[in-house]
Amino acid sequence: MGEYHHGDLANALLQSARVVLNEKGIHGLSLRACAAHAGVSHAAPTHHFKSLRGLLTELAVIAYDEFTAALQAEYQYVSHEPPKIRLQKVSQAYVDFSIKEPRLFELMFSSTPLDFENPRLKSSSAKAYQQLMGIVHPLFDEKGMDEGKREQAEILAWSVVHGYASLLMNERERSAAESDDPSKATLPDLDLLSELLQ
Amino acid sequence: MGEYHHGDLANALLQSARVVLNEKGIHGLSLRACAAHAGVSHAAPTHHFKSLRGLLTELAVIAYDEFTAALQAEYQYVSHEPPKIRLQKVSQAYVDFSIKEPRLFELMFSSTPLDFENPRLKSSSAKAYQQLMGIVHPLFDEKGMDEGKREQAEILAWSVVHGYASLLMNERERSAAESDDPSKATLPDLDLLSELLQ
DNA sequence: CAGAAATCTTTACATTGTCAAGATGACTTA
DNA sequence: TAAGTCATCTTGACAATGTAAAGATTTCTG
Repeated sequence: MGEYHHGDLANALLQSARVVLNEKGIHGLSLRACAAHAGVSHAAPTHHFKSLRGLLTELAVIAYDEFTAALQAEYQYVSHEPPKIRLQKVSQAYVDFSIKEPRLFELMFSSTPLDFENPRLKSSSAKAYQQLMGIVHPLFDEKGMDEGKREQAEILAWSVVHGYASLLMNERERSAAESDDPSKATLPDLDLLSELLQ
Repeated sequence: MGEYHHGDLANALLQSARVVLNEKGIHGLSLRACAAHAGVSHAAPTHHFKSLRGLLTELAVIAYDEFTAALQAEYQYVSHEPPKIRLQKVSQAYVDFSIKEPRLFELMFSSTPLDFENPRLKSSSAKAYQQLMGIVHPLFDEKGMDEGKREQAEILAWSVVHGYASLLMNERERSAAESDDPSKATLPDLDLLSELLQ
């Protein structure tokens, strides 16, 4: 049956991997399942990604890139809005991504064994991080905060959003498509936090 | 060699599981490794937990209980302090737990395949959640906030803490015990967030 | 005390990651 | 262009693992 030289098997396998990922979840994703879905022999993936971890790592690169792109799109879309609205809307885009692509979100942030030495993964995840910081950074202009505290505040800001998205995902996994409270899909107004702290 | 009737093999296996978990991580934890560590045959665990998922689920119950206990201890320790200090310190205990027991923390919040129908897991995780809400709830007394927004605010409050702990764990996994910035072990002052929002 | 139940072992099998060797197609170079 | 080299994919094999079934051993029960 040897259909040798597929053409671009690496990408085809990544596409298949994404399908399998969405169907069976991270723990149901196997090299052999990807190979079968792509219509190649079970050992074919090894030659393009060296291991299952290698495949997951490349998938994570895609995840980070799409994540970054989604937030960038929203950021530019709301560029004319006042700073706080901007933060709220980009934060919502963050949550939206975790809902629209829950498996990719897991892949990025859940403790999956990835090859963090992979230069592509390093680059893509670093870009995502830089972008997040770049988005909140302007919010602290004209507040006379020293650099150390400013960075801490920026991290805290994204901690809220990331924590909310993560906890929301946890809840969804537990209820397993039972009563899926759609009201939680919208991130609460972040101003509520300032009320908490007087 | 038949050492039949160990006495309390279920608990012994859970202890072994915990050791293996800390040594090899979640993805290195296998039924057979636990059995070997406990000195029983490789199929013994199946009779006490039905599957690997069953074992992980029981481990998660332990994790939630210890997590709840740790926060409860801190909460009582700082019961005389003003509300904001209380929140900050219990939040720090939250982060501390994620640092002291990273594998258990993963087990609870990372997307591990657990049996969420298990009544013990339901109970233990629900208790943890109730406790968290019970801790922040008093902070909103005398603020005349309607119940809906109040609950949203409470969720946001723990989102910060959980998000910070999660992102910190991610960072640690990536750097893999390289330069482990200990300054990040302390949760920044939450007041920084109110500065962010004017 | 005998039968039943619980506990653990042994055996067996399917799935999976991964390696090695071979087959096939494409590219290079003289 | 033709031979040789290399990349690509297949086939076959093996070890590790989860899990089920059947047997051995101990404890419990009536």
